[in-house]
Amino acid sequence: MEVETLSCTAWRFIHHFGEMGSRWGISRTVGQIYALLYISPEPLNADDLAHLLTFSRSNVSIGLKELQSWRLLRSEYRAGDRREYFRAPEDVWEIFRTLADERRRREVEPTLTVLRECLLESATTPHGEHVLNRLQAMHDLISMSNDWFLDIQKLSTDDLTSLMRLGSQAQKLLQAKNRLLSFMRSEEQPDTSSN
Amino acid sequence: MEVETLSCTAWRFIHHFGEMGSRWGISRTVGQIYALLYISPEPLNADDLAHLLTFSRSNVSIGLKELQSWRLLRSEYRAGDRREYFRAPEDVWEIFRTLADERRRREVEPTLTVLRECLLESATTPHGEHVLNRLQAMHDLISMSNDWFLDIQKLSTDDLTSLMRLGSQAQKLLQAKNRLLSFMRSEEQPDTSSN
DNA sequence: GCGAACTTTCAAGGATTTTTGAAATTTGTG
DNA sequence: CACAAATTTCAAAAATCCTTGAAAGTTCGC
Repeated sequence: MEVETLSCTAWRFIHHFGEMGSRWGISRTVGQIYALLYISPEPLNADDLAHLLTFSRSNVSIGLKELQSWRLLRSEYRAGDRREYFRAPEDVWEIFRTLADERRRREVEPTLTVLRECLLESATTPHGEHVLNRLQAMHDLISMSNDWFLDIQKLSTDDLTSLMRLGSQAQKLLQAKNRLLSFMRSEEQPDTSSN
Repeated sequence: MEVETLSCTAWRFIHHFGEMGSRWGISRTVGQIYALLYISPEPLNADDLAHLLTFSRSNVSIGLKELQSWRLLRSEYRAGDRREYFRAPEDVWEIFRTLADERRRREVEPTLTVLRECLLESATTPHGEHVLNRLQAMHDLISMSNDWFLDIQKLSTDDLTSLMRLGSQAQKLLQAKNRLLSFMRSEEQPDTSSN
């Protein structure tokens, strides 16, 4: 049997994620539905969601459809029950990875396309040339971040967390590697550089 | 003398960023104002913006106020002209860093606060315990990302780009470092490990 | 301190987005 | 195939967010 009401803590969390969702291009309803699915110990059907969150059935249906388009739901059926039961993936990292990748596909890729198309134009005035330089700079930043994300996304959760824990220390490691390489090169060819 | 109209390319870019802004919790107007300031070779005043984008003067005023609250504008005055002229910072990376940091302060920090307050409650049921476990997992992810960002943010643009170019390769570098360290330890104390 | 040049505020109107109940559609079962 | 159970669609109502002109507020030079 399902729980009939939400605990105070659960409600606080759900409410906050509804608000956050609305600042991130996801409607309040969708944010709340996902927050509830995220904390629920067992999968819920659309009626459960409508009842617990006091939304209309159709609103829940629209919200679930949207969440599915973000690939954020798992669903299953139960014996002797024709209703579909939904849940969020167990692993929070997986959820965030999916979310980030979907935003990348929906927003970053189209933005890169627009920038690239704009950059095909050639400048006829100094003013126009400045505009193209600015677009190029933005293109380079977004393109690089996009590539970086695609690369990073391949890592397992464990590798990703160890890399994040390293943080800016990685920079020092990189410098150390470069020093080591140039040292090894100078050992091989002691006369190449007069430094 | 100011340019009277926007080129086709400029308009395309501005329009696209207005749309993107509206998907990211920034209104269309604010997105367009910032896009125009970003590509403009010279600073613009509020009247220029209202005229070029065909917004009302008051709408521009509200938009500029919002952009200032995001710390995204530089402003200056000209001799013999009492109007304030605005521009975006030259460096795109600086712009994105500021944007990310402001979102972190406005959205991530409050979310961590809510999660921490929820986690102070103690579970009285198995159901409640599951909820707390889920909140803890989300807290840990967000907290770690937040720390990572604060750490990364200190890097110069050059260091940051070289780190991004390294991407997931950094992971291999990290593993190499660990192997090197454990090798050096085993050299010091050959009998500690039987491996 | 006055007036002109700018800027901001505000309440009203407009536009867009959300939410809903009712109707239509789909799906599984006998 | 016909039904009942569940889901989705849709047009309208509700809520929210944007935009504006007019009025109030600031700031500067005289």
